[in-house]
Amino acid sequence: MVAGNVGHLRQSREARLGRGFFATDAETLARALLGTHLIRVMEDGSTIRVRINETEAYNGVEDRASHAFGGRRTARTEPMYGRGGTSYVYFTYGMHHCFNVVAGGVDEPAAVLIRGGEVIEGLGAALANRGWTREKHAAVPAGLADGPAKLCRTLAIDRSLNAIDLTRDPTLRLERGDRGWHDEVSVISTPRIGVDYAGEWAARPLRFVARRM
DNA sequence: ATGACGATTTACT
DNA sequence: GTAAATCGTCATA
Repeated sequence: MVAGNVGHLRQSREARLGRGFFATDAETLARALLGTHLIRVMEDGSTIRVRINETEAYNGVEDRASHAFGGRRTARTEPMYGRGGTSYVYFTYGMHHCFNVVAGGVDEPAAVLIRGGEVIEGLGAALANRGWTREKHAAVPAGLADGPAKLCRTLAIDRSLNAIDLTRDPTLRLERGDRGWHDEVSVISTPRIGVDYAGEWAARPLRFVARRM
């Protein structure tokens, strides 16, 4: 097989999500990210794969729950103004990190908060990141990554991974999920969690959860 | 310089 | 059900 064909095959089989996937509005991206895989490659080479099953959409300027509400542009929110596919990791409550995927294009602040997922590969490394052991927890522990901060801890995501290009970075990437997975779940939408301060926007159904049927 | 608060989690009454 | 933990960020001065 010649090199040119290898490249073509690789491209057709490429699982990693490219720029175009993220070039849309936050709500569309939030739905599209359900079932995709978030893959973390640790410094020691161990790999953890999580299937995303809960997301929230944050629109930019108009969305009162968004960090970019009113066009607020600070050192913290800067990644939201970047290209779609950029990461936005922020620190909150003095102890937790949350991971977002930036949607849309440059200077269009919008992002999707990854609120939860299921570890489907690298359970040992995932448990280690949480300080859990197989002895003290079930073999396939629920509750490992069912929350935005828990997911970050499970994948060892902190601000060193802020503002990276998720379409290129070697340590954190997104891949399309398995065909068929969507046939096994139903997606519900609810108001977003923890944004009661956001007035009219607090009630909008911008949280998406995929549950097995 | 200061104060209020948070896109959360965990433990406890 | 309620509360504590814990500190970076942002608005105000």
